[in-house]
Amino acid sequence: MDMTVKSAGADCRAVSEILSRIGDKWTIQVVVALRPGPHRFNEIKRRVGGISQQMLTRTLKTLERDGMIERSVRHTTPPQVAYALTPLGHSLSDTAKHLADWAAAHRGAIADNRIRYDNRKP
Amino acid sequence: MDMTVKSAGADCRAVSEILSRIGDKWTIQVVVALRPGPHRFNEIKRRVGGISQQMLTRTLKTLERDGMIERSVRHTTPPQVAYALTPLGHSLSDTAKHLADWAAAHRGAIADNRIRYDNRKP
DNA sequence: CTGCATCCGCCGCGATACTG
DNA sequence: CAGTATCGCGGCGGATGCAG
Repeated sequence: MDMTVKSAGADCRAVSEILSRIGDKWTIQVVVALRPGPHRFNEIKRRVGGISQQMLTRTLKTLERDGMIERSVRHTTPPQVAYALTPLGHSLSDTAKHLADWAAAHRGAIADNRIRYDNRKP
Repeated sequence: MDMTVKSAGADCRAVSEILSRIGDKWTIQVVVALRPGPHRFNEIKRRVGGISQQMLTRTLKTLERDGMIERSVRHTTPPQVAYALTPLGHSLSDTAKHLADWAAAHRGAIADNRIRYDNRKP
């Protein structure tokens, strides 16, 4: 089927809606970090380099709210909290994988284009 | 091959790098708007609802710099400028299509999760 | 260890007015 | 019609301190 015209508007809105959710600085990185399996708070913090505690807390909470990850608490002292991807979260990480593959494949070309453009218009 | 562990870090960086480029408010919407074929400035502005001239100008310029779109000028009065996706731009729009499909497929589930979460923690 | 509250700088984005 | 220049705001995200 040809989606080039008819659904362009709908696609447009859907993509922009999703990008506004997952397009922030950390969401995708946290999801990717959780792909191998469940992790605890500071493990995630280590796997995702450069994120602050607060941003990790916010990101995890938003992901939990959207049903992307599941939070499980062990009431020990000190308490242990583990986070795991839900099926929905895994499907997102698969989609992210497509993005990653595209990025890896074309990153070099983009960099080259940029250099040529800047050299042409100084 | 199994990418779940080994390339998690590399994927992470690649995705975040790309998201910082295309994850803004308008880039993807402009690319999607150009899928059917070349369009002129104000045509794009109409197809992408709610974008200001300045943001459209900026977005187009960045996309051109990255080699995603091509700008062709007809020196008439008034001048006519058309924008078209390059092969690289089309490949991006295909990737965006995956995102759009994922969004359409799971948007309802996410909305439901969110409502349930908010009802549990008032 | 895990998580929340507060303060604050930066910049993405919109509105507006002005050129060719 | 197709841009450019300037201003201002809102919110993301970083640093720090406090709590359970």
